[in-house]
Amino acid sequence: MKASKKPTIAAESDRAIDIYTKAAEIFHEQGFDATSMSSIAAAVDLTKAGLYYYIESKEDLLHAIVNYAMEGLETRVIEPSRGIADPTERLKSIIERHARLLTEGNKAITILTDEVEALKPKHRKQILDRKRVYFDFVRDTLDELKRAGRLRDVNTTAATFSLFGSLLWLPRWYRPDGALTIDQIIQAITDIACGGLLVDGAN
Amino acid sequence: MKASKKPTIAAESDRAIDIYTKAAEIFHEQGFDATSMSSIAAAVDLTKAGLYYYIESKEDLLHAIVNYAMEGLETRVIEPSRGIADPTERLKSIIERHARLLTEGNKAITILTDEVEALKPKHRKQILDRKRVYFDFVRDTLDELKRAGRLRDVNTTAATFSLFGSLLWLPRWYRPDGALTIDQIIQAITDIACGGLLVDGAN
DNA sequence: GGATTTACTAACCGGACGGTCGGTAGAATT
DNA sequence: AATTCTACCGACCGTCCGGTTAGTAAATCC
Repeated sequence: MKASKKPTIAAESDRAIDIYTKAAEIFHEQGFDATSMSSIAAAVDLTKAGLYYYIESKEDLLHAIVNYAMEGLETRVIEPSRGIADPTERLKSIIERHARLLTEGNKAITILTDEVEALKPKHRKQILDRKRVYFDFVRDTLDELKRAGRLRDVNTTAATFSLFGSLLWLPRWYRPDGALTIDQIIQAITDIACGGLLVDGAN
Repeated sequence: MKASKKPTIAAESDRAIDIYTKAAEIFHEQGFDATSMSSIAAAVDLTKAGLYYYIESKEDLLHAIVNYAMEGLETRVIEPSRGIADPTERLKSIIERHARLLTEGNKAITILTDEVEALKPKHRKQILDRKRVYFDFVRDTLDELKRAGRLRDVNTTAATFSLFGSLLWLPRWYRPDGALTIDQIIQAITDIACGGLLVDGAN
């Protein structure tokens, strides 16, 4: 006896998760629009009709993937960092956790940044709202540092976007078999961000 | 008597440039794959057949746009910055010029980062090679700072990618009518980058 | 052991897509 | 005045796409 009859987004069958994972990979490689449903079906050893047994539509599949990715962001980056009292440590935790999530191989997270415009307006708004919560969380951390006199004289909105840029660019250039380890990269991004944001001797 | 019979990429007719500009806007809004040739044709008051009088294929159109964008990057960011002797000033020039190019309204430059994978392998390689020259130019500047003892102990490859991330993320969030002016943003990105990269008192 | 449900497939559909073709009005050339 | 060239258009083509339908073998339930 497994989960309920009406599967919420978290309680899907193994096969469905398999499909999401594979679809995320292909969307990541080829882009959402350039990917055909038949090719996804073939990648999970189904016919297109068989694939449609599990999903409602192509957009529905994308939505499921993006929701899954958003949940990963929330449980693996936001929630563990929220409890950290010291804002500098909190910031470092966000950077490290987000960087690891972006590079560990699950492609769903990259679709979260690259293919959201392909969602229908209602779904897109849902995701954008949740992203906004994350953005505010990071900016609030910078604001907290500012109030404590530990931040350089820099606009926190621009600084937050700048940091996101550094992080979200990561999956586009990081190669697991490359010269740089993920720990080295996290070190570099953290050093640059903290060095550029914090007043000297505050960290 | 205008240019030659075989128009090089720089010597196109006014109408062709009009088409490239409009197409770049639509590609930017909807993505390359999601954009139909008929919709581009309609946007420039042509039928699809009329549009094909000017271009060879959809990919050819993308290639022309991306080439045009690459030329802008070279003439407006790389070349003016190359002559600057002091590496810190050179770095600041790169950041400011690139940021302005990315936000001044010409959408071709954003297609240069978002739609290169839609090019055919040969064309894609051409563009990637030219991007590589830019990357090396920036990293060489950081290496020069390092040799002069003016750079913190940070990996210059990771630092260059991190900077590119901050810059290339800009067009995704910058709003010309928003609260932050482009000068404020350039200030912030420059401050963070320099503060995070340079040893104190070196700039 | 019959009925129902699960997990599919082969075949198909309407439509949109990139691209082409034959033609043509009008300007420029000879 | 006849010819050629430029800048298009209407109609069309084959292909592929997202999605559907009718059916079915095997497992599950009663």
